[in-house]
Formats: sequence, C-alpha cells, structure tokens
Amino acid sequence: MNASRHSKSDVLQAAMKLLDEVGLPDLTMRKLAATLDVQPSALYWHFANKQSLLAEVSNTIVNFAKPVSEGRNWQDTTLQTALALRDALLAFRDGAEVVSSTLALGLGAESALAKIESSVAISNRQLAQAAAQSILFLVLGQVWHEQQRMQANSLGIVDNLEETGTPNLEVGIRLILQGLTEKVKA
Amino acid sequence: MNASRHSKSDVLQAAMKLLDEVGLPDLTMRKLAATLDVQPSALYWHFANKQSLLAEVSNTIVNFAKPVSEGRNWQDTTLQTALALRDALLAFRDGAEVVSSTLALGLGAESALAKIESSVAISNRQLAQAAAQSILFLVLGQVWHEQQRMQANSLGIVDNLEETGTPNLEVGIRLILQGLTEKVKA
DNA sequence: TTCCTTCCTGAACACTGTTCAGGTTAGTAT
DNA sequence: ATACTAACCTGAACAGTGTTCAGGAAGGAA
Repeated sequence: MNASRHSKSDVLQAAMKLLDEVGLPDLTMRKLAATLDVQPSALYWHFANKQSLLAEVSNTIVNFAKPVSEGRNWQDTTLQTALALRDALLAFRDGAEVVSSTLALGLGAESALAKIESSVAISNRQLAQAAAQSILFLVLGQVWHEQQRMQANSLGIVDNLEETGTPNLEVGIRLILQGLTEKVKA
Repeated sequence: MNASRHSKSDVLQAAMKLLDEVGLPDLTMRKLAATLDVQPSALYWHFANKQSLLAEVSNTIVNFAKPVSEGRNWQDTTLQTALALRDALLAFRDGAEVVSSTLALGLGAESALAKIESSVAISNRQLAQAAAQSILFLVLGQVWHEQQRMQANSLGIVDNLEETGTPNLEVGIRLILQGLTEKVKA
C-alpha cells in the first residue's frame, strides 16, 4: 500500500491488519511483505523471526485490554479483569490462538497472567497464583474454541444443533472465585 | 525399519513413536514416511491429510486415560477423571498441544470432554457442562505449559528461579469443584 | 490365469521461513 | 557540498513443508 520506507511499528501494524483480514494460518511473511510493498527478507531487519513478530502481536492484543475500575470486592475485580482480557482476545481474529502459542513458548504475553494474579487479593500467594493461572487457561481455551467456531461457521460448516450456545465463560470463572472464597474463609 | 507393506494402524503406531522421539514440530510426513521405508505420498493412501492423522493420534492419547473407579462422591470421581486425563497427556510428548489443536479444530478428542462432563453428577446440565469445559481447558492449558517447559529445559534454557514449581493442577480443579458444590447447595 | 483390491513409487506443484552479500536511502557532521 | 553512518531494502537462493496424481507392483480369491 505504500512505497516509502517502514519502521518496526509499521510492520507490526501491518501484521495486525493482515491477521484481521486473513487469519493466523494465512499470516505468512511473504503476504505481510507484499502488503508493505517489500521483499520478504526486509522483514528480518525489523524482527529476528516470525515468532518474535507474533510475540509482539500477542503483547499488543493483551495490552489492548481495558484497565478495570476497582470493583466492590476483589472477586468482582478479578472477574472484570478476566472479562476484559476475553474482550481483548475477541477483538482480534484468532487472538486466543496467537496469545496461547506465544504464552506457551514463553515469548511474551505474561502480563495477562500478572494482571489477573495481582487482582486476587488473598494472602496465600501460592493459591492466588494457581487460581490466576486457572482463570487464564479458562479464558484462553474458551475464546480459542469460540473463535475457531466462528471461522468454521463462516466457511459454511454447520454447527451440530447450535451446540447449546457458548457455556458462558463467566460461569466457569465464578466457580473458581466461589471456590477460592470458601477456601480462604476456612 | 520395515520393508513390508503397512496397514493404517501401522502408520498410526509409527506416528506415535516418531512423536515421542522428535516432538510435534518435527513430526513431518516425510520423516514419518522415512521410518516406514516408504515414499511420503504413500501415507495419503491411509490418511486424507496430516490433520486426520493427528486427529487419530489425539484420540489415541485421550483414550489412553485409565478408567477411574467410582470415588466416594462425584467430586472425587471428577477429580480422578481429570487427573487421569492429565496423566494420559503427560504420557506422550507434546500430548497436550496435539489434543488441544485437534479439539480446537473440532476433529476429534471430544470424548475427553464427555468423560468429565458425565462424571459431574448434578442436575443442572448447563452448569455441569460449563464446569466440565472449564476443567478440560484447565488440564490442557496446564499440561501444555508444563510440557513446553520440559522441552525448553532439555534444550538448556534456564528456568527463572525454578518458578516456584508447578502450581498444582489439582488445586485449580478443586477450586472449581468447591465452587460447584456451593452453587448446587444454594 | 485372470481379476480386483490394497498399497506404493516417482515426480512434480505450490508453497513455507530464513539467510546473506550487496545496494540504496536518509540524515548528521564536517 | 562532502563524507560518513546508520537505517532499511533487494534479489536470489536454500532447505524444507504438505499434497496431488498417473501409473505400477504385490497378494489373495475366483
């Protein structure tokens, strides 16, 4: 789209736009280069490799989550934090898969976990960490599943009987928070 | 290893052996064909494509889970079911990633969810389904993370300060079960 | 021996991420 | 204006990927 030269953030921005247009499986270095009117090798001046690029994409997605206003209690705040992350993931095509992979490889997006964990205001940090990680996996898994279904549906693949609709993510999170509250009381 | 002809299950078996030896990223059709002393194209007589192969690998992993003996209560049974799934995933290199991907694509491994859900003996099926899905994502996410670390460690990549050890998966599952129990009581 | 199903070959197609020696462009300093 | 330097890019290649397809060979049954 542009014949001028590009900065690192130009490339990142183009990558996110392309992700939205074609999805993660078709987000190739060659296609990305093409949208920038540049040879594929040019991208490697800005990023060491594709994974590094995806790591920054991942960070951008995670940091897109709106900061939450303090709730009535830490349970509420944690729930809002988790839902804000969900919204951020949903705001980008294949967002959950991108973040999951990056997180698994340990290349970024750790702030997602940190934000949840710091909202769990209980003294037992080990327990808080376990709960935060559980909530994170729950959000990622749920949204990944949902986004995959979105694409499948857009390809005309029929959903088996509407599948009772998405079992609300909120329910799962509330279960964890409920259990956590009980455990701390004891 | 063998110059004779091969059946579909031969190929599947070889795939699982190769998975164990080289891991998912290096499980290529060409390498798989090589271990069978066969041209890559021969594999496509047995499987429509690589994803179908991986789907069957995935099913094999999931079905490897030992059936659990009925516990004292459904909470206990569910916990045992989840832990059995975890053990099955851990028994195969990159097991969690294989199953996660297949599940996301909707190509198999659904029995994993079914087994957990059927163990949640509460009348509210919608709630049971949400809980089961939460537990499944939790197990997959946790084991995926753990297996990724295993590989990283084996490559000499140093863990930052031992990372307080795996926040036990059991803790997370128990939180959900606890919350579930409370919710049903009310 | 014919026939048919099962399994495989060999070669190609259309991609993928990545490397590298060398060139251009832009901006800063003299 | 000239020289230098950092930023950015070209063009070509390498080594690999999943997949397709026309045709051939092996094995058992009629």
